Amino acid sequence: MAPAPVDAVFNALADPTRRHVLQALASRDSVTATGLAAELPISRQAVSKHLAALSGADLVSSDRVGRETIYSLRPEPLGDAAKWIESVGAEWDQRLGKLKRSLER
Amino acid sequence: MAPAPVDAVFNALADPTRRHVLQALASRDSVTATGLAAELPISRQAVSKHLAALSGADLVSSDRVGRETIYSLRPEPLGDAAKWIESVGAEWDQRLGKLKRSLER
DNA sequence: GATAAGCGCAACTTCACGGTTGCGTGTGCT
DNA sequence: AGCACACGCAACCGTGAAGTTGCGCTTATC
Repeated sequence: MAPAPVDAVFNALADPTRRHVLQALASRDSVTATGLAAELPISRQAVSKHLAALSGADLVSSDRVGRETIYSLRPEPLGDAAKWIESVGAEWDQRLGKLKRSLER
Repeated sequence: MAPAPVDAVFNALADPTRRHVLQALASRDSVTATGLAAELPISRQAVSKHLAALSGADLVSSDRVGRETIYSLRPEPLGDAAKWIESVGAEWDQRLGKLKRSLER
């Protein structure tokens, strides 16, 4: 499997429903499409698509058990996204530091 | 101005071009629409729209100086996004810890 | 074996988004 | 005054994403 490009991760995080799914998954450790659809205002198919998107970003792993498919969280790619954000902030802070130092002189 | 809902931030981060703009901005401290358009394969108007989106997420601040508009980075909302990500990871780790402890017993 | 649950696939609709083009306006330079 | 630059606004287009519905398959339950 491709190493979950940061692009797919941010794309997955862009959708409110998908974020909701991730939060649910963080506190529930496993979930099914129909289970989620029950607590969401959308159809099972829609949920399924979202789960597919999350799976594409490697944020979720699917496991078929009998007639149901169990999804569970896979938090590692979140680290990549966080790292990207941090890198932008870090570079900015560094530049800020330089400016400050030059002003103090 | 509304306190930059996390939704707008993630939405802004979802676009590769917008991420590029943010990175450029992190290392350059100010930029104009036409300036950016020169180094991107898209028109000035497109860049302008992206900057508007970033501005809507409170990720950049615009300042009109003479006949040009200067945009600069505003990293604070990035913190909110990072915090969201971290919260999901944290809850997950906590649950993992519980599971581990119960297994050790 | 029949029925129901849970899922995947595919077609279709809708709509927001990224992009372009054209035009008008303010600002600066000569 | 005249020209060129940088911008904003608005209209328009094409595509992809989110959602629905319908159908068929497998897996359980009775």
